[in-house]
Amino acid sequence: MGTTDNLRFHGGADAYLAACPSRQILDVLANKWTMLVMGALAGGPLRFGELRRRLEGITQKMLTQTLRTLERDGLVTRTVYPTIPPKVQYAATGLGENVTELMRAIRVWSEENINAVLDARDVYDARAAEEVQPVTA
Amino acid sequence: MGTTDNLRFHGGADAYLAACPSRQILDVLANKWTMLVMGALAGGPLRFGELRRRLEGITQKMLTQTLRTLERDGLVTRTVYPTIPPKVQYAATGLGENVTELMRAIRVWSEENINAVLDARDVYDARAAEEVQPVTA
DNA sequence: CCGAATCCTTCAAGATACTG
DNA sequence: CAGTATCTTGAAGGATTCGG
Repeated sequence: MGTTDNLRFHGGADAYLAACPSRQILDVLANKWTMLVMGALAGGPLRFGELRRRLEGITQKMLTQTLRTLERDGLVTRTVYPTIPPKVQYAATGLGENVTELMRAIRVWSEENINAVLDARDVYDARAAEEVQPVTA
Repeated sequence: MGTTDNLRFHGGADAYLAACPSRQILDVLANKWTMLVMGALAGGPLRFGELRRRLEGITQKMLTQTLRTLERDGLVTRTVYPTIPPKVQYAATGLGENVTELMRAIRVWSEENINAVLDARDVYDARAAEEVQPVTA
């Protein structure tokens, strides 16, 4: 501690500061695909193809890119079995499991409150349409 | 209930399905600026300029766009005081306050675990540099 | 002056095809 | 099966201009 190694924050990280590294991981975590990938891995290790099938709509490119980022940041491990055909397994690390729980809460909230959100949109859109052609004003 | 109004899910929402509307809000919530905006509003209503100063690095355009989306989805209210100069206040709704707590947990995790993530990156990057020019292999 | 709309540039997401 | 490469599209970011 107190050495001159890389920029590290010891208790003073603040994601509201643009230069604080914590904003970088926040940007990694606050991402649709990250949330879904980590949520899928919460049930245990999965192969690339299994992940791709579970995350409906994701492309190979985005899945590869997301997994690489998560691996680099220490949230996921990547294990290659040099068989033919190749088998690559992804698993959450201890660090990853912690934050996965927090992300699961947001996903569940989305699923439980989607109707309230859709209702709010209807109200907003109806109000916006009104303003274009006022009924009485 | 049980009517033929718009597509609504009654207990069966699943963000892993591309067509499920819950993925749409997940995409709104799983966003760096959304997390920071909602977190800032957790302390009470704020004006546009106050938000802009707190969220270091955000542009007026992105802040406006983020706030519009959150307003439309019922997470934030927008109140205009037609004074000169204009005063526009934003506040979290009840719906928004619920999910703000969940997002705060992720922001705090980012701030508390940033060093572990930075360390993981160093290891990953060093390993990647090795593979380009193997020392012994 | 504050909030927002309108360009324009840059970069990442998405889609497709190909390789080990 | 897992991953890379290429191309197209769209959103993020930045600067400027507009309106109350």
